Amino acid sequence: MISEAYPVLAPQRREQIRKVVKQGGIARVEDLRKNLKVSVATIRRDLEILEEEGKVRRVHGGAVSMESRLEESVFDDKTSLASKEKIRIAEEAYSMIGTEESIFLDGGSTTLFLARMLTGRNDLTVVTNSLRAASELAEKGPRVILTGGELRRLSQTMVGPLSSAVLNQVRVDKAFMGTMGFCLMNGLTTTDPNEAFVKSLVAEHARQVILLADSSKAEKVSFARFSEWKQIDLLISDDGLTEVLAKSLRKLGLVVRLC
Amino acid sequence: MISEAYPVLAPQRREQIRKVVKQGGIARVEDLRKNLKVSVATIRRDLEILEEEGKVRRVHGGAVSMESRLEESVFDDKTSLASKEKIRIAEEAYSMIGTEESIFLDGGSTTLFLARMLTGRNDLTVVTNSLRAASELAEKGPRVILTGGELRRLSQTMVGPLSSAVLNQVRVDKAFMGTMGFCLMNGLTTTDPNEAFVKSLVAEHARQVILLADSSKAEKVSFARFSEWKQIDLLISDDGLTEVLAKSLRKLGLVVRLC
DNA sequence: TGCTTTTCATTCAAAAACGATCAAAATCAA
DNA sequence: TTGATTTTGATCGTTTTTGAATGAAAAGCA
Repeated sequence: MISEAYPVLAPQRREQIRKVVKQGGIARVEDLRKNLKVSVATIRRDLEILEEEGKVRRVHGGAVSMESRLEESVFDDKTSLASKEKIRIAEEAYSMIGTEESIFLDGGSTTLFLARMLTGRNDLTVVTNSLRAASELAEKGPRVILTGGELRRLSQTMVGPLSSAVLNQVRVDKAFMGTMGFCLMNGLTTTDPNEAFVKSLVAEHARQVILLADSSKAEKVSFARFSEWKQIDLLISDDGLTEVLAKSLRKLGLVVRLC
Repeated sequence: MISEAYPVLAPQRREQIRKVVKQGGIARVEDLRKNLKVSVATIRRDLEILEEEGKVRRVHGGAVSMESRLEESVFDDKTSLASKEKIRIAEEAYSMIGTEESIFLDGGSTTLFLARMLTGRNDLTVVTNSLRAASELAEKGPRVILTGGELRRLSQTMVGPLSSAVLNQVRVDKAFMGTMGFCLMNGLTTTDPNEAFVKSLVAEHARQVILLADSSKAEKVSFARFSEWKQIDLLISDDGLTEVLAKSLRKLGLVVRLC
């Protein structure tokens, strides 16, 4: 083995520094010095270079990362409340995807988990209006087609009339949709009308529409309605969903899967 | 091992060096000397040759592989190589943006720096086909409109015919374009035809087309041509650009700014 | 506010790495 | 074999990188 304390090449070291800073969002000069076993002067010089390259911004005592942290906000989601259910729902959804299919991925955290599971599949074509889903698949995985449109910051999705231009030109086998709320009376609703517009359009261009919604969304009604129940073919939810509601939905012709 | 007694032929040795560098992404001259049992002078000469062949890039103390994993290294090299010039160019470009303007941001590292500078501007509308530029502006900043289209992983941009759907519905005041290469004879060229398609379309939908290209791009010719000089209104480059070329471009009617 | 501690930028000298050059060694062609 | 050509290793002056030292600036604290 050559694992002895090897001197490290400067570019290599700077790459390490960059990663450490990006990881924690911030890093102290003193900590970097200890980890990399070089003098503070060298660390400072490296940070100076990394700052010129736009990768970090120096602050008194260390440096903060300037690199986009979209991916990490995903990690934040992972620790959120209903994440276990969401992951199970995403796994169930994944099992329904056949080979060489084209699918649509909606915005929302559940579909984001699904997106992450697709990184190994390069037989698929994924259409999405979610910037986060696209980022998950940015490195490798399926063919990715983005809908385009105006960026809605709150959900990190592309919405509005402009999105229809691309959507009108594609058809997908399965559309995996999220929702802010669903109930028997009012159907599916979300907060933003522009977002609803896209969802509604997607439902029209999919052979099969699959709703991914954990039970916390049940009986919730939001502002903009984007779909009636008859447009939905399948609902995947968790066993927190009441039997009454599940039975009613099945009566409407839906397939309901609880996991 | 028996190989140590045998002197190794030079091309064979260089192939070994290439592999070692590729393997670790980076290698030190001293390590290579020990492993191959030749003098540092020889290693240096070999690295020089490998650099000319484009296989490695030399750095103080060793060399880094240029043929390593697709995405990351390519983009990192791009962002670090001539970053000072690129930041200056981006700053110059920023100074040209008026209030409440709509602009297009192309893919590429220089425009990425420009995107970063726009995070404080919420009076603007930014149209872009670059996923990275959009990510920079994902949290706050201007109104962002993404073109949509198929994701090209190497450049992290949305390209191809689908992009035209959105682009045809918008007009921008200024389009900030990057390029892989530019020269007097062949105009502006880039590697991917689908990417060229988008660039070309953008140029048609902009009141003013501004090319951001550091001097390392000069006299380079890539595969797919996307624009002739008469479509470009302004070139922002660095003072590495030869006076001869600048003069010739000015004769063509371009405004050339070197910084 | 004034004082202490930490962090920073600058300077300097030592060490490492570099490029250029040249002579020795190896290879090749006859 | 001999002579020409290429490759290699050693040397030397130059450049780059590094770590330590110093005073200035910033942050913490009473």
